[in-house]
Amino acid sequence: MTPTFTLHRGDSLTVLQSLPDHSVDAVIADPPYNSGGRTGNERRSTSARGKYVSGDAQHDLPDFAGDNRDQRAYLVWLSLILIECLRITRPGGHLLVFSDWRQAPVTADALQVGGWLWQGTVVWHKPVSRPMRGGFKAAAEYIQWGSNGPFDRTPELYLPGVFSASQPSGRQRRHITQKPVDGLLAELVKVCPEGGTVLDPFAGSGSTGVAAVSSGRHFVGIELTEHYHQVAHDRLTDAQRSVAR
Amino acid sequence: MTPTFTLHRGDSLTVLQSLPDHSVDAVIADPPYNSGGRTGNERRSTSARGKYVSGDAQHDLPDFAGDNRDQRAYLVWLSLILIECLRITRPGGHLLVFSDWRQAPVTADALQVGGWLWQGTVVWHKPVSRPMRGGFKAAAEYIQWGSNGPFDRTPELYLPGVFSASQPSGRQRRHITQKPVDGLLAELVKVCPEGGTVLDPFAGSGSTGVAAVSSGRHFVGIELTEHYHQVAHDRLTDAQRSVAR
DNA sequence: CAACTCTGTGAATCTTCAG
DNA sequence: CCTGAAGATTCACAGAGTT
Repeated sequence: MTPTFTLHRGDSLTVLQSLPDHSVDAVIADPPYNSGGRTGNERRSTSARGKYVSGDAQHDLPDFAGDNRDQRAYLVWLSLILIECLRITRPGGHLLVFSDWRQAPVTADALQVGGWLWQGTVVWHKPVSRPMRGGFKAAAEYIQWGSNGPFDRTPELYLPGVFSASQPSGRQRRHITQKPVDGLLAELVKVCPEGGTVLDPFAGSGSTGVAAVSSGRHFVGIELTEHYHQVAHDRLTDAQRSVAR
Repeated sequence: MTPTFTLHRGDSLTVLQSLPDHSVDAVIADPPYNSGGRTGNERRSTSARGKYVSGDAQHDLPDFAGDNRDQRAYLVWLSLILIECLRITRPGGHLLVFSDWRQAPVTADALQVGGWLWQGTVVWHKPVSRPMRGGFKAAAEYIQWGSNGPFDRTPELYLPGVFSASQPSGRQRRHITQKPVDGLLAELVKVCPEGGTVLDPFAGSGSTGVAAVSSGRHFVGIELTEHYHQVAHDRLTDAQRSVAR
C-alpha cells in the first residue's frame, strides 16, 4: 500500500485545532527557533535570512515567517502548539522537537507544559560548522524527546542518542534551515511504526514528510508559506512515486 | 616551572567563600547531578550508588555525598556555588558545568542566575552506553559553557562543540561518575591559558586536576569526602611528578 | 580507481556605523 | 546611551574535479 500524505496550508495552531483526536502516531516538529531571542536586545528583528545566512552566501532561498518572538512568548506559543499535538497523538505516541542550544531549555519546558512526558534529549551533530575563535563552536542542534504517557517498549527498536549528519547543500537545498533526510530524519521517523502516521506542524520544504513517506509511513504536514507549501507538495509527490515504483 | 595544586577538603560552598577574588582563570565543575530529581516522586532518595551503578556492575566504588536535592533546591544551591565561582574568576574567564539531560535546562538557568554569560552547550558523546528499547538511548552528557563577561578571542584556540570519549573502566576507574582525561578534560582545560589556574569545586577523584597539571596549568580543587580527597591527592602528585620529569 | 587538490559554504559572531 | 542594520571575519569539512 502506498503511503498517503496531506499538506495543509495555514497557521499551525489554527490548523492543529481542526485535526481529530488520536489520529497520528508521532509528531516531529521543527519550529522557528527565534534564536538570539534571549533578550530583546540581542534579537535581530526583521527576518530569518539576516540571522541564518552568511553575508556572502551564494544561494538565494526565500525567507520564512514566524521567527520574531521573545523567549517568554516562545514558551507560551510553543506550549499551546504542543498541547494540541498531544490531543492529536494516540496514547503512547512520540514527540520530537528540534531546537538550537539557546532554546533547548525552554523547549524542554514547553514540552512538559504541553502535558508530554519528557524522555530525553537527542543530539544532532553537524560536523560541518563554523569555527569559533577562543572557545567552542556550536556544532549541534538538540531534539527534545517526549511521549504521550508511557511509550511502547515492545518493538525491537534501538536508536542511538547522537546522530551525525550534514545539512543538505547546493541544489539539494530547498529551505534555509533544511534538515538532512539520510542519517537524521530517516532515523527519527522510526519512532512511528510502519503504516502509522507522522505529523509535522512546521513542514517547511517537507523533509520530514519525505522521510516518512519513503519508509512506508503516512504523513500530515502544515505549512504557512505558500512557496514552501508548494515545494513540499512537489517533493512529497516525488517521494510517493519512488516508493510506489 | 612545575604546575602547583591545592586540594581543599570540606563543603564546596564554605571553602569557595574563603578563596580570593579573581584568583583563577577557569572553573570546571561536575556537581552531583541529583538525577531523577525532576520531582520528589521520581527521585530515588537513598544514595548515588543506586542511581548510577547497574545491578550487575562488578566494581565496588564508594558512595558520594550531596546527591539528594530536588530540582528547585538544586537550582538555588548551584546558583549560590556559581555566584561564588564568578567572584573568584578573573574577568573574561570561562566556566564549564557538567550535567545530564535532565539537569541541562536548570544548569543553564543557574549559570545565568550566577551572573555568568551563557555562551553555549558542549556535548560529551559517550559512544558506549546502555541501549534503550523502543526509543533513543541517553548517549550524551552536556557541558554548559559560560564566561565572566566577554571572553578573550585573541588566542588561536579553536575547539569543537562535540567530544566523543568513553568513561574510564576497570582499574582506571576510581569514581562512580569519573570523566575521561584523554579526549575530554584535556581539551576542556584549554580554555585556561597555560600557566593559569583551573578551579574544580567538586574534585572527586581529581581528573580535572590531572588534566590541568599535566598540561602546565595550576589547579585548585575542593572535595568533601575524605576517601576521594586522598585519591585525588595521590593522582595529582603522580601527574605533577610526570610533568616534572 | 585511489589519492590529492581546490573551491565553496555555513540556523555564527563580532565590529562598526548610523539613527 | 541605546538600538538596530550592514559588513567583515573565520576555518573545518564536503564534494567536485583532477592527477
